[in-house]
This record gives sequence, structure tokens and C-alpha cells, in this order.
Amino acid sequence: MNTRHQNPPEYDATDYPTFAVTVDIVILTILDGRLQVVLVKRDENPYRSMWALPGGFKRPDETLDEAAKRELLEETGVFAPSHLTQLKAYGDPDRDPRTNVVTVAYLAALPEVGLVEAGSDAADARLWPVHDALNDLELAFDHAQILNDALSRAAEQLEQTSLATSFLRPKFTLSEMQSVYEEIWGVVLDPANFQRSVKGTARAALNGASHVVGTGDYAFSTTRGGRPPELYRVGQGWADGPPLRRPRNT
Amino acid sequence: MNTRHQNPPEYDATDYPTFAVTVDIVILTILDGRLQVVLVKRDENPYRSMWALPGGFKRPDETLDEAAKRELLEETGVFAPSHLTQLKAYGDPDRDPRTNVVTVAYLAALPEVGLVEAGSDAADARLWPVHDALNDLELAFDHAQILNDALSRAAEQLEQTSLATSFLRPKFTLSEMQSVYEEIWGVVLDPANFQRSVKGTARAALNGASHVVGTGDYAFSTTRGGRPPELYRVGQGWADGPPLRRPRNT
DNA sequence: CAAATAGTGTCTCTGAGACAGTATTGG
DNA sequence: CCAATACTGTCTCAGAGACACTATTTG
Repeated sequence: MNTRHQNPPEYDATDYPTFAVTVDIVILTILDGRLQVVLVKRDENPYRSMWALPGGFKRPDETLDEAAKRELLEETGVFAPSHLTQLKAYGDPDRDPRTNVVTVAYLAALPEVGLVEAGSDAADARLWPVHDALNDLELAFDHAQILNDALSRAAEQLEQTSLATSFLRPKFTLSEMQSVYEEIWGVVLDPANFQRSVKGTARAALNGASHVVGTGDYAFSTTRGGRPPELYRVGQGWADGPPLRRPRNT
Repeated sequence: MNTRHQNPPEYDATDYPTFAVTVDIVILTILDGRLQVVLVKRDENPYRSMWALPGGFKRPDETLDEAAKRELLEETGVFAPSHLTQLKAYGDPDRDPRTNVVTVAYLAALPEVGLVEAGSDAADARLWPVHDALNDLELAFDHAQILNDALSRAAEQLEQTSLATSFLRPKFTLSEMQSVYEEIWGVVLDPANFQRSVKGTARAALNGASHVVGTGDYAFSTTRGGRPPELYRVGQGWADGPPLRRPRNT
């Protein structure tokens, strides 16, 4: 077998198969205290009238990251996403019933998604709670698989990167941050210990290396009762890693 | 702009650009106490006579994982790799000077690589210490970038998966395992603390949840002096995560 | 014997978690 | 007042690391 090496002597259409390459984006946000994902309802075959991840074809003159950025902009109007990372490539032979399509999935996290509107070839576009999307909807193509992988990756990245801050506005309360971890990890955290973890030790605070910094501003207590929470902003501590480890399920 | 959605009404060559899709594999092993990578010397243009990662074209009737498995088999003769994970997709417009090529990189870890021999379109094939490959060689295409990403990913996966065991034979000494972590993380670990970490607490050992299990067999002390080390095999504890955390560089 | 590697014991420090208690709001 | 949320204080426990010490080999 002489197919082991990357390039045959000459590039010729008979030498290698070609594929369409698309980019699909899993756009996550937290709304109403629940983790939600942007989906579009297809208005074309195949999988007509089914929900799918937003995406589109990669252009030859752009990188994969640029294609993802462009799709995110076109879909949500967000120009400079704070978190947009490549998730995985999917290339199963039967993942598109008509032709060979390799898709590269991206993961994006946003504090809020503006108006989501359907494009010309989509019947609808909206946010779906991820739980509902996976359990009540049947997603087009292998997008349920992609969404599952995205959730696993997000849970991992909470433990390794500053992903959590990408879900938050510039000023936020600690319980908002806590619910980011709780929603994605599917756990319940002790508010007292959470505060201590993100505020860090006194030493870290003096070094300017804490994960959050109090602003002195306070939010209103919107619900029924409760002390008004302080508003925080992101600190320098994230460069050395996140403040929390995922609880062991032992 | 109507390119935002995944599929145009009809598939037609004029509707979307096509790409060649390749799979490149970063095959890592530890030999002579150093982390090494399999490279092939190109015998074709472009990048003739430069070293590159082994790889080849994806076929339309196989998945990406199957393509990677096939390439690994063809390159090293290994059939069932204990660790073969997708790393990342690369699709920069100029990464191949002749045509649009999107490549999907994979990461493989092996306890030993058998005879590495050059294919028909390669001038040579051998193991290179990764340090030398990155510093002394100029790799073809964007393969230096890929190799760098692979090393970062390997370091991460040591902290999250059972990757370390994939570098080891069925029976191994603890200092062999220790050098896996030391080589990939670029750190020096205390042998005493390492032993305690991988053997785990007495409770874990009784639960059958420790990371290594003594076999009662002993290796010969090959170097000049030293107590013969016991041989261990992999335990059940890896299901709950690795035994070690990467040392903080603070 | 010394040198080298394998492995144990033990101490300290730090961070995670449990949980009681205080502060401040709405009703 | 009570309920709810936002914090602070304090205790305990387990794991990480430093490091002294023992065990067993080669030369």
C-alpha cells in the first residue's frame, strides 16, 4: 500500500478524493439560569424542518478559525468572541447523505446572545436549553453527537481555562459565576466555599492574583428578599488556572 | 450574505469549494529515556528532503478515526493502539502551496515503535527526539505547529486521562512511569512521593481502585547498582482519573 | 566499602468541604 | 417577624511536597 504518505507525486483529481468542508458552531450561553444553545431550524433537505447547529462552508481563502469567527458574527452579531475554540472534526462517511462533508466543530461561550434570527434558508432560529435539545429534539446530521462532545469539552475547560468568565458580563455577581459551574458540571456547590475559592487566599489577593476583584458596586436584589450582592470583575488569577476543581463523584 | 447555513438547496460543484482531506499522526514513544516522535523524510515536492509527520489521504468510505488507525498500522505495524485521539484540524489557506488541504492531526502513544521504514515516496523514516525535531529540524508544512500542539495536548491529557499507561508495556517499573511524566511535563519528580501517589492510599488499594498493582515479579537492575525494582501492571484507579496533578510552576 | 536505585515513614502545609453563624434585603 | 440570599469564621480531613531513613543491588 503506497497511500501512507501525505502527498502523491502530483496533485491530480484522480489521485485523491475531495470533500466539502464546513464549520459548525456550538454557541452556549446561560439564560434564565439554564445552559442554552443556539439552534437553527432547517428549511432545506435533507433533515428539513429539523433543528441543527449553525454553520457553513469554509472558504478556500480563510482559516478554519476565521470561518468560525465569520459564522459566529453572521449568526449572533458578536464580533470578538471571548471564547471560540476548536472542538473536533467529524468525517464519518454517512454523516451527510448526499456527499462527502467533513465538518469542524467549534465551541463558543457568550454572556448573552442578542437577537437570533433565521437566515434565508432556515425556517427558524432560537436558543434551546441544552437539556431539551438533547432529549426532546432530534437534531440533524450528527449534531446531537457534536453537542454532547461540546458539553463534555466545556466541562473540561471549566477546569483548565478561563472559560467560566466568557459566560459572564464585565461585572457579575459571584452567584452568577457559581451557576455557570453548577449548570455545566451538573452539580450543586456550597456558596460559602465557592466564595472563598474564587476570592482566593489573602496572599493571592495581595499579589493581585485573585480570580475576582470586587468593584464596590452592588446589584439590586431582584427576587424576593436577600442581601444585595456585590458586583465583581475578572481578576488576574485566571492566568495560573481556574479557581475550582470539578468535584469528584466518589 | 446567504452563506451562513450549512447546506445550500442543492449540492453542486459550483456551490461550494472542495478540499483534500488528510490525516497526520504524531506518534510518540519514550526511548532511551527521551520522548521521541516518528518522522518521515519527504522524497517529493513540495518540501522535498524535509522531515514531516506520517500521514495520508482520508478515503471517502472511512471515518477520520479509521483513517488514522490505518495510517498508524501502515506506519508502525501497530494494530490496536491503546491511545489514538484526535488532536485538531488545520486548514490555513497556505498550508499546502499547491491546493486546498485540510488535515486532521491525531496523537498516538506507544510503549515501543517497531521497525520504522520509509515508504515508496519517502527517503527515510525514523524516530527523532522531540526536542531535536523542534529545534534542529525544519519540518514540512505546518508540522512544527502540529507537533507543538501535540506536546501541549499530551501534557494536558497526562493530567486527565490514562495516557501515561499507553507509553508503558503491560509490566513496568514505577520509575519508567515516572519518567513518562517527567519527560512530557519537563519536570523532576520526587521518587518517594511519586510512588505514594500512584500506589494510592491504603483504602484505595483495598477497594481495588489503585492505579498500579504489584505483580511480585522484579526486573533486573541493569545499570550500575541499585535495588531491583518491582514490576507493576495497570490498576483500576485510572477510571477515576490520573494519580498525579501537574506541578504548579508558582 | 561507596554509589546508585527502590521503596517506606513521617512531618508540614495548603486547599476542599462541612457547617454554624452574621448581614441585609423583601414581604 | 420569617424567608431568602450574601457573605464570614472555623473546624476537619486528605493530598502534595520535603526529606530522613531503610533495602538491595553493582562495582
